Amino acid sequence: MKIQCLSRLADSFRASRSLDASFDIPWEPCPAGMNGDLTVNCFRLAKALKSAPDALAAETAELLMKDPDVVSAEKIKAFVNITLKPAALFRDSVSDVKSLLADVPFPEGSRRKILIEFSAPNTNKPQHLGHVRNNCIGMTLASVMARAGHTVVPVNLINDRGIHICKSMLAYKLTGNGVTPEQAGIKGDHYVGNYYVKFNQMLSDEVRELKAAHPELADKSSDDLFLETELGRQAQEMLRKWEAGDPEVRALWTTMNKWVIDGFNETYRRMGVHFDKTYLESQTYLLGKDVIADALAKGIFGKRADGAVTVDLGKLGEKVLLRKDGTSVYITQDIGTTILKHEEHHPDTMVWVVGDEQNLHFRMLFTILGRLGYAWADSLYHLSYGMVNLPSGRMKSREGTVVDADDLFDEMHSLAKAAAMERVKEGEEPPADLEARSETIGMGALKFMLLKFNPKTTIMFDPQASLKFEGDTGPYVQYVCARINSIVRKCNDAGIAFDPASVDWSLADSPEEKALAVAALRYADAIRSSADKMDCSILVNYLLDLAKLFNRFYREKQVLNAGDPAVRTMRLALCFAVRDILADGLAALTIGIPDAM
RNA sequence: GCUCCGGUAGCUCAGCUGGAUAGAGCAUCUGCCUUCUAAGCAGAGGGUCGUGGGUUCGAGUCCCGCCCGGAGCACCA
Repeated sequence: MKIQCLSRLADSFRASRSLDASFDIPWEPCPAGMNGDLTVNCFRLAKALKSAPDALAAETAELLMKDPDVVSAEKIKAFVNITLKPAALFRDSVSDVKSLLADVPFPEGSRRKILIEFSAPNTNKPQHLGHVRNNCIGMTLASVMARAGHTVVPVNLINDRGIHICKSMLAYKLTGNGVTPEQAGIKGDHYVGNYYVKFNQMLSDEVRELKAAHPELADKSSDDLFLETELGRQAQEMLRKWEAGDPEVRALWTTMNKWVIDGFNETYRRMGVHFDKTYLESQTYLLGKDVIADALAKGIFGKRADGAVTVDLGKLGEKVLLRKDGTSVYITQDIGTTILKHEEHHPDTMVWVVGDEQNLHFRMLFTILGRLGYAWADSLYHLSYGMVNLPSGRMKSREGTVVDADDLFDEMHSLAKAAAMERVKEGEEPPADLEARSETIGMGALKFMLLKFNPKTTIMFDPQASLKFEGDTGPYVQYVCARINSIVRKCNDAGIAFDPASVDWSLADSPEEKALAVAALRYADAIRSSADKMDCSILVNYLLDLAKLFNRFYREKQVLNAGDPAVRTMRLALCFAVRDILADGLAALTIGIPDAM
């Protein structure tokens, strides 16, 4: 949507200074306490026009004053505060929400095909709060980018092989007695995770015995002594057999991985996570070796004296790409998988949602792909996000302080349910949709809380403080929608007809009403900026802003009880517009809306 | 030691490519439910923006030094 008076202003500047067609007037909402609807910051404008800010502000104010849409244009220093006629402001904003929402995506020329990888769990334990943040950032970014007009391909890469997988397999083989998760009544990923914990317990027991028998090993760590233990050797042997395709090991692996992945799928379903494609490391871990061998032959990489293939990455250091025995390392797999993903999808860019502890890894990966001659290496992006800490510090699985994803979802659900029950009055029945409503609110609160922060910040999760439904939260925004839904219900019950064609926006002259129209104008930018900067907290904060402005309006102005039917119609239209924008934004964040709260 | 990220109100965090009096939520205190849902609204207190310099009309924002915290610096993933 264009603000017509600013378009005319831009035309005028274009004509007087022969600027090209892309020139636009940057505007911002007029700050609280100032008199006006919009503000043009002429310090900023001055840079684009290479003029003196003060004179430019005077010129801007003068031009705007003559505009038919403008009530007043007040110059203060180099700022011009503009007050618009309500009819003009609303005409340019929410009078046509459908087209306001339709105009959200980027123009066709700047739409891209984006492959985004996130989640990437290991199949040896259930997901925890860290994964929840990753999933939220990944799926929401995918969704917001799609809303911004891009073609998005969300993919997962499940780490389903390796020594850590063998650990839970071995513990199960030794102590599981063939019991299935179903028989045990435990969700598959938790069930397998229990055996991973069990393995570590058994291993530390064995290490303790080993140290007792050999005091000279006292200062060695559990990892150092891994292959000195019977369990460690057996796990190693199991990995060797897995790689050799041993039928018995493969059968157990297939069975246990299915348990875990079934469990993950339940967790994903509850979060609303969806992937277009799931890669399995067991099918991709050998990729990359050929590429390295080719590059070695071409002299792009070198061979060290001991036979390992390495590359010197300058400031980033030297990196081994193939061990001296010819086996691949982590980055080798990633090189191969990245090339595979590119060949399969031909995206314009690829994004990895991975924790900031892997910053160096990705810098190396991208540099190596560039050395290999892939022109698209420049388009790769590591969306690095910060860890989630607890008040007690880092989550540590060894100390049992990890916050389990499924438990957390249950807790959010029951907190939301308790909050809903609190507002059921004596003698009243609880709402029929109590469970569904609690889920929508609980999960909404959780996602919103995790998305409120800029991805790269390390965040603190304090269950006492974080699991709230008041203040800057998802339910705050949901509540506005519920309030509007309630007005709509009452409107229908009372048989009040609403004709969108007969809205008279000139009646919307209060600051509360106009502020909503101004905020609505910023929606497209909130979506686009979130997509561009790959930071959904921009959208989250925008929705909070809009919701806040609505609550202020709601307190000050009556809708159904407005005396004048014309005013009522206008305010109803405004409510619908706000709800449509909030619903669109929450949907982009993969957050649902309850009918009532 | 080297590299990267962070240090803004008691706490958790916003502050766009430098711009009008540094913002929000929580917590504390004060008002507001016989008017469309109080998961709400209004108001109060609370800040030498880690620190010392510099750049300029103007610095929380840019540059340099220092202090503090985190992560990384594997032939682990």
